[in-house]
Amino acid sequence: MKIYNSMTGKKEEFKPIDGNNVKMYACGVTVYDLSHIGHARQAVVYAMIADYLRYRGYNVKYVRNYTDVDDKIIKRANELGKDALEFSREQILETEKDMAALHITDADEKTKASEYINQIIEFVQGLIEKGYAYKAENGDVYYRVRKFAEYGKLSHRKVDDMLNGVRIELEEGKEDPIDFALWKSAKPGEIYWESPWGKGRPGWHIECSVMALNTLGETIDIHGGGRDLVFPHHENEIAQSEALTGKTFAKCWSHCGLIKINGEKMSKSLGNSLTIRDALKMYNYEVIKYVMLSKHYGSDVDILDEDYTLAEKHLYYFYNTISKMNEFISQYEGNSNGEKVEDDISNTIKEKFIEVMDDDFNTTAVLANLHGIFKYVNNLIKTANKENRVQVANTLSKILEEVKEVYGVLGLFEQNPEEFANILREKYIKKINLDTEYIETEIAKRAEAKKQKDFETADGIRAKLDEQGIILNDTANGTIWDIKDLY
RNA sequence: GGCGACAUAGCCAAGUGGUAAGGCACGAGUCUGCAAAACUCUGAUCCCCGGUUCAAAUCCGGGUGUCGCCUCCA
Repeated sequence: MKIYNSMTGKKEEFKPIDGNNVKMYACGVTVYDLSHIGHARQAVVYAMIADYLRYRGYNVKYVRNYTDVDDKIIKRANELGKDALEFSREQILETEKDMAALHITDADEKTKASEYINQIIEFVQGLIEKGYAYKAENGDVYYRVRKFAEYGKLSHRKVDDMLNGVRIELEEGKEDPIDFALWKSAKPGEIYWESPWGKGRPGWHIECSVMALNTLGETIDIHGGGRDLVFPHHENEIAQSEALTGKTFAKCWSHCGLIKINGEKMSKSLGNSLTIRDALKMYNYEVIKYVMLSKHYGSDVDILDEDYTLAEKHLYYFYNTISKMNEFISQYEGNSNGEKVEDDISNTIKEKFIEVMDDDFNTTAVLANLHGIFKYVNNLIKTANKENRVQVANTLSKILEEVKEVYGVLGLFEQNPEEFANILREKYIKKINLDTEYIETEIAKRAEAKKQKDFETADGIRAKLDEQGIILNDTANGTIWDIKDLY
């Protein structure tokens, strides 16, 4: 299995440090507001990676943190007249609700910075003892960046280059503008903990170093996060952790690309962030996940509205085909262990899945394979005859079993196919503003006209419905209708 | 100013040394009273120039363009 490592810029063969055990840490959310779909993508990606590693037989421990102490949280809580920790706890619950609604596999451990204050203090003290940190007069504690010779190795920058940027200014008490805060002294009205340096709270970067160390140990296999965290957050984590332990902090640095919406970078200031909650009002959770998995996790993506509607169409087709399979299987009592048609594809589904997933989790290619599978299925159903239909039913049964096993790893096809189709139909019927009674009345009229061989009238009704967004399908069992936009 | 990434058919998008997955849109066909659904068929010398190689979209150099980070950010 190969995984892309941001540190080296290459795909590398993955081999856990400790036999079969994989230690994975992914930076979670700073909870000062509802989570948006960028957070969702990152959560989907690392859950997918953990799930896939487990599918491949690894024993995975996946840790994800919540930053629940932070400037923005304090600010927002103060505005609301709430206690900072009470506020962040509420926000965590909201985020958990949203992630659960997306059916994202939970991390094995979800840590909160506020519950690691003692360990943070110890860690910072350790850095001070080793000369990697110092206390400023105002009670802040800073990391002495130039002392850590490898600083910049993840983001591939040199300390002096960074200072060329005009924005870093020498703050009071810092020895060097590049130094960053490990501990921030409390200002009046701010939440604080007692420490050897006075009342204060942890800086952001130190939290992750400490939580990773305390939950997973000195060296972890995979450290993930959004691409925007490469610098300074992850760079600083490395500096802190490796300075203290003298060990490699993470063997593989994995970064998830960022999301733009309809061409615009999502940002609070532009007011265009799409919360998970709002996205779920518009789209079924599986549609959202499908969109995210249809692009490679490492790429920045610009998600357009069409991407969601296209995902709806694809899933509608897949689920409808699954319905057809179920129907055929039950009609001819298919058994996945029974005799199958010759050279069927059921044996290669898993193989192909693993082949592309092993190559840096290529979910894009995996989803593309679905089209080939379902086309094959539709062909089988179409060409089934009296002689082979039992074998076809067995084959379909086997294919369905394989598809569910393998794509279930990505969290797909867990819904009831008819229910899923109904959800979409109801959504779209509202969109085109028609009711089913009207449609059925028109179909009845058309059936009558057809009976009289009055094809002109019948076709007229069909054309009108088509214009309104309804397509008709004359089957042996009568006319059924569907929504044009779903195809 | 510094660092980095990306550039594949009308559009979206995999592939990172051996003559280009998949999807959307378009067109043709099978089926059908005609349609629809389903299925079948149809499209690219991979931004430009130069180099390495038996062989490059894929590696190296240069150019052009787009974007990200350097400030809180998944």
